[in-house]
Amino acid sequence: MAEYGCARMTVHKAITALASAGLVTRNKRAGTLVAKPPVVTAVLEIPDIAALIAARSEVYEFRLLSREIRPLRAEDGAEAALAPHGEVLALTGAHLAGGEPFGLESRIINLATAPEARDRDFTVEAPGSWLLHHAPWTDARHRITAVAAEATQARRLGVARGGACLQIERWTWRAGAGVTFVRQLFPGDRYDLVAEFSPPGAT
Amino acid sequence: MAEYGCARMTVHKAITALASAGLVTRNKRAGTLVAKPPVVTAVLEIPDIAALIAARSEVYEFRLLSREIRPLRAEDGAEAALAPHGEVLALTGAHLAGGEPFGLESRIINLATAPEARDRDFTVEAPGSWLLHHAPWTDARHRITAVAAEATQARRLGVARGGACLQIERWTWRAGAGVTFVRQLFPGDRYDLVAEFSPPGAT
DNA sequence: GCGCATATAATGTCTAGACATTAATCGCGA
DNA sequence: TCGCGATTAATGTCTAGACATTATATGCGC
Repeated sequence: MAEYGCARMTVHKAITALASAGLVTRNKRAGTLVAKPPVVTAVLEIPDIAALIAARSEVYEFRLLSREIRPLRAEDGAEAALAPHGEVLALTGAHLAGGEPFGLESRIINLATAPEARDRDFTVEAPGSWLLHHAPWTDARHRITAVAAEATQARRLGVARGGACLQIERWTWRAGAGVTFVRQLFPGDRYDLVAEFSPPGAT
Repeated sequence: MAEYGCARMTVHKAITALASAGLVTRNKRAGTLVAKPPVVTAVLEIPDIAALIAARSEVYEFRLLSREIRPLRAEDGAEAALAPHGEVLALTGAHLAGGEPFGLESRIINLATAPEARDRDFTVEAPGSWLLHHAPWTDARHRITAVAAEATQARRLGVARGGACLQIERWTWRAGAGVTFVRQLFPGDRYDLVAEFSPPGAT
């Protein structure tokens, strides 16, 4: 306040912005210190696939490959983080751009959290878009890895078996209850993720 | 203010938080509206590789593969975003975890922005860690893709040729001037990125 | 009807003061 | 020296008012 001749509120807002960017850490009584390890963070935008393809001025299409209502199995592994038990809607489908395969997805929807999904027809509408508008989430976790396409996947995507694909796994929760788990697979040459980072105050 | 009986500043702060989370858009005169496409964003942490490996309680090691000072070539393509011209330090190296290859990196350091890098010995110290502490950046851009390992890369990483790898490209700038461009390659089964998202106010 | 100056309604930002919260520190007694 | 309560120094949050900024809306003259 003395150095810049401004009010405490103004200094507070500025420092709060620095803290939210991870540049400083604030501790009561101890004061505000420059953060030790400047962890590199970036804001990642995971786009809606339909919107992404529309932006490339190509025709988007979703094709449902399988649909099943079943209890959540313990051996579902990663999917089990969704809910301890209960019925789920398991879907697999393909995203097409201009008639060509663009990506595959395998999804589990928790029917306890999103019961309306049970009677929904996902043969042409992508479940991701529907969920986005009808079962909003409050928390999400993403895992991004590179995997080799398995035989079936490779055939459906029109790539060589073992071809490098970007795999995005996403778990979403609403108020602590699992909503959906999705595993998406994109051929490496057809999709990439871009993340930007600029600290606050940068113009 | 009328609805919650509080001051304008308080409402402003709350709405600012919503806006920064992308839930609403603010327009002067037009007012604040619920954001149309709830773009899925997540905060991605790009860890320091040495710290990441240390966290797995394995021994980290960096091995320099090549070092060259040369003018930035126009045909550098993606790298050219760094600076229009001028000398760069081009490095390639390998990250090892417990003696085993963990990842490869190919890096360009802009000597106009980070001149101290010229005389620095990177044979054992990873340039990424050094830059993090000596040439801080203010803006960064990341691109995440899945690629197939080329013959040389596959040999150095100890994976099959054509094996799926996660490729991270990062451009960093300080006050508009390019600092470094790095392309990192990790075998898909040895590395993944995790991104979390919780909107403000979630406890 | 069109173009332009003006009004207006929203956001953006700051001030000065008040009170709340919390964790480190100090001081005192055992 | 140890333990514990009181103090204090920092952050956290809110208020009520002021002025700045800017895109839209309005009204007027041609």
